[in-house]
Amino acid sequence: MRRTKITDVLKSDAIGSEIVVKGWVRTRRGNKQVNFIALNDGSTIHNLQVVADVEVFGEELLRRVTTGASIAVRGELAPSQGTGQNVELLARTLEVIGDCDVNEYPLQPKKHSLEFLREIAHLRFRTNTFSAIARVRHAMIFAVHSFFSSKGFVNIHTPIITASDAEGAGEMFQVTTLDLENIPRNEEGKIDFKEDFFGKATNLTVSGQLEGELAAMGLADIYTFGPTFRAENSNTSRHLAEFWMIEPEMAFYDLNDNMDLAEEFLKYLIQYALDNCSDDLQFLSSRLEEEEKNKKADERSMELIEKLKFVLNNEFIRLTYSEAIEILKESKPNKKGQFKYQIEGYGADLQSEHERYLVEKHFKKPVILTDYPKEIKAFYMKLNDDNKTVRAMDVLFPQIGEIIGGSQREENYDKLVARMQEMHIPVEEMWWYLDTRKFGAVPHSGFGLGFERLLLFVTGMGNIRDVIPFPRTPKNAEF
RNA sequence: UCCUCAGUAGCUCAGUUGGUUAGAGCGGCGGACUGUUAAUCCGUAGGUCGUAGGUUCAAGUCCUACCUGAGGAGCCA
Repeated sequence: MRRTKITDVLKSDAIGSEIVVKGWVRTRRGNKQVNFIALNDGSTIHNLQVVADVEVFGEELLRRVTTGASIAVRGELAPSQGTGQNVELLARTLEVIGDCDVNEYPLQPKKHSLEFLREIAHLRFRTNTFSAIARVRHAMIFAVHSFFSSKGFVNIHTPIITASDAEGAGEMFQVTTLDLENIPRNEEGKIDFKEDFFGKATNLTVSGQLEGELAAMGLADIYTFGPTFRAENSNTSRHLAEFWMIEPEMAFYDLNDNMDLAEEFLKYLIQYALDNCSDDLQFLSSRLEEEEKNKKADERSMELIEKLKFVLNNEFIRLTYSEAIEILKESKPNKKGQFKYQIEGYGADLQSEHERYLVEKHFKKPVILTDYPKEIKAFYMKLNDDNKTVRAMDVLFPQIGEIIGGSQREENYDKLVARMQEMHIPVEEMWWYLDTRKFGAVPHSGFGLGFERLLLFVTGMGNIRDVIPFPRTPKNAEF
């Protein structure tokens, strides 16, 4: 008999029918007559209550039904006599598939700290919190493709190994097959990358954008969704060395079109989560409330589902960098000297505290900041007519900060080359990128969404290491 | 990388101005209980106090270095 998934069992009204379920034991309790086994198979946050008659199965077998053990149960679906669930499974046969020694098994039927679970990331899929996050993560992956596909965007796999380090998006991981114990040198005594696998120095990608732009200059609307690597020594709850990024790139889009798409995209994803992950979101919401119950009322975050709906139902605030500077300059914390970095006027780089003030205190909703000074942004962003600012946009979310960074791209060949020279980008190496500005150049725009940052927001989790199964951070590549 | 805080039982923590034999809750194990819901009740085992030095008659407690983790900053998505 084929196993039925617990999510289907719990939705089933086939009372009296015989089914087989398989899964992992969460807890077992009971007395001399009857045992109750909470069984979970990962298909839902909810457990199935299996009722086992002690006389039928014997204490010896039931003793092996420990927390963490895997079992198969054939039985009859019945209305529950208890109050915690509608249906339960009256066991006819029970088989222990894999025993689990409770003295060694680290997961106990109790609350564990997220820090502890991170140390046993290979087992944390078996917890409510991480199975819920994994299911939401899957739903969001699916929704990303669904959104773009429905709009006629073409998904492009950009290379993971690249030879260009001109992106300037951060420190890169080197990729090499050279013998590190015996590195070949050229006449000048420098490392001879001609001997390396690709015949030149290569790295893991920090962004698929440049290749994405090439694809957009023929397919018009494309998106990438792939792993991204940054070798920055960042130790924060918002950074990973290996993360997943979504980068759409659209021909004939200006910055306003770009902002419209970004806002529509984020709202689509949030709506998809609400529509398809309600059980898991409900669980994550309660978990968050439990975690924050000792905090003062004004330090607690908004209830998770309420927060998601709030973002859906409100327009994102759009304002320019210069407007933001004016607001910040006149703000109370700035006048009272409460900012660590005082805002004097145009030119200042916005610190986290300033972004947080705008999003969390002043507007109390997502904010899209545009038109930053060119000095603090990347070379490829389109220069405004003022010659001072570029058509950049950062989408700022409460708690997370920058969730999206994007821009309209500079499509004018001469202006782009001038910017590259100013910023010491090797122009010759980038001939292929510049070619798109020589042959039928069009205005175009795009952005990058940090997938794990999106998940932080949707799940309400506080640490990015908890929304990816196996986080890669400085000094940590376990599992 | 910088700043701050933390590391004591399987887990979460308490441990006073340095002073005898380091405690609790949960979890485990044994027992009780005719349907439980993180069951409940009774009993029980379990510790090189992160590591290495140092100060002292005496260090879980004070000092130094290192390791690990968390929060914040920078970098960014």
